[in-house]
Amino acid sequence: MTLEKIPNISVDCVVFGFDVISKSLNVLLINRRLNKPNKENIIIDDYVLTGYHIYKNETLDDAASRVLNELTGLHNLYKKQFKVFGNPNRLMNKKDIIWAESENFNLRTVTVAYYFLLPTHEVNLEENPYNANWFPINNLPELGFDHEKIINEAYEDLKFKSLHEPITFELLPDKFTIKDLQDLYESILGIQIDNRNFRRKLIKKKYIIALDEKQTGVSKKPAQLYMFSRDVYKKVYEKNFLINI
Amino acid sequence: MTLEKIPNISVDCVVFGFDVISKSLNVLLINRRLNKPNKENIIIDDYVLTGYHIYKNETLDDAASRVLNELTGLHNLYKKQFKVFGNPNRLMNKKDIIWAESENFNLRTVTVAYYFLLPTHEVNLEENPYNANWFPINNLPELGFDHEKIINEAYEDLKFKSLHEPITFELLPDKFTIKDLQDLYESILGIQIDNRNFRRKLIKKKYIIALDEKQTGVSKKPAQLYMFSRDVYKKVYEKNFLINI
DNA sequence: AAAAATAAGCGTCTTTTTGACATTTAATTC
DNA sequence: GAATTAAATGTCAAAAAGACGCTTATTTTT
Repeated sequence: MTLEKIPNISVDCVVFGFDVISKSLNVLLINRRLNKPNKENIIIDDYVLTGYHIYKNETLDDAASRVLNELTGLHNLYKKQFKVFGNPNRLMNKKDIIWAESENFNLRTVTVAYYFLLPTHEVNLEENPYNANWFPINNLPELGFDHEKIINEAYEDLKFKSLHEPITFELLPDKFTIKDLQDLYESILGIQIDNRNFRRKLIKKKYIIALDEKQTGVSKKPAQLYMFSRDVYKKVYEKNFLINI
Repeated sequence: MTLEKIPNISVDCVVFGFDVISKSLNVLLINRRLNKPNKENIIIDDYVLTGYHIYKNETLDDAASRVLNELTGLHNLYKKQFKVFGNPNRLMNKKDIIWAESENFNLRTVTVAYYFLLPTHEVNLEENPYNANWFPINNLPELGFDHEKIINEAYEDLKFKSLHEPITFELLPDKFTIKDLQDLYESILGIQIDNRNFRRKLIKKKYIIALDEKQTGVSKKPAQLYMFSRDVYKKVYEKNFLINI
């Protein structure tokens, strides 16, 4: 495979992680830092998504997966190509221009934005090559390029999708409790949900399957663990056309 | 504005139109034809979406709107940027290679695909510069490039969205009957819907507003006309978080 | 002018789902 | 073994969905 870059097309990856312990929906970001040559003054110190140019013989999906793998070491996560950002002036603020010069890239780069979903604990940040860190979606640091916009649009898409598609399970471990799922919805949507109605509704779903297993290591009544079955989900929904507008 | 093209980035437009009379969901396509030089043999004769390269100082959305306007003469239609197609081999079949040579464009072009929604009768095909024509989504002609794939993905997106977002109204005239709306859902989803339950459900919606007007020119009992209010819809749904998975 | 034809539109009954709440149960910790 | 607390189950009323039958208003035909 040729490793020649296409100069004006990139991918950017919004990595969403849900932390079951702190009940926080997070985004994985890396630090962008630039010192003035020969001086100690830091002229850029903010955070950005990971991204990279695509190679000449590479699909967009492969480019996104490659970037994600370099960041997290992981493969086969839920991946959604949700929007392209290509305004001529999307990288025209001062810091971005300086950065583009130092990194030698095209200011009119069109970036294909993806988001990935996973439980935060699946990423080992200890030996992370990019010094990546999780930030709560509601408390993001200063962001470079147009990445705040990209993250916000990804979040809006995630919010909406969480109401209609079974993507929440991608943010949870394989075995989860109904409470975990409720916490997750509350985090994503920023609302409070009645636990009794939520349980009743979700437990009834055929694709949410009770395991022969309970939580361990908790200091209260341990909760029942469940799994999500994508196969059952597909069977249930292939004939479901409930118009819900 | 500079009219210099970016050689490897384009937009393609899937134009969906609903024909209330024939109850058919259609796609607007143009003919792609190439004759062998100095001979009468037609070597390419198929159909494609309209699309074009983006200009250096143009946003992607503007490029899509420009292409659509050139095709239909229309502005301000519902527009959705739904996916990017950028596989290295997406234009690698024989006809596409021949075409790319004759038109002098880059085979590794990444195209940002949009779909537009409108009632078919809003487009005047009589004096159309591209000789565009409507084709039923379920009976498409032979398509060039990867446009069959693009159309199918647009259709899948439209299908899903029609269940959860009020986009169907974009495909109908401002004044429509409940039956029109039902016909449209049946066409999009390929299902039969009970008219009594459908009516009851839809008429109850606050954002579907009965007008002081009935159909004219019909040879049976004329139906009540309704309009859709986007403003009312927003008010109803800004606090609605019904999890529907 | 009356009858036939037909699409629009209303009604009923049952089942399922939702929304708002109260209480019981099973585990750990003191 | 009592206290604590999160998990889990239960109740009741209102709303929505699903499966049907029937009436009504208009045009067309006779």
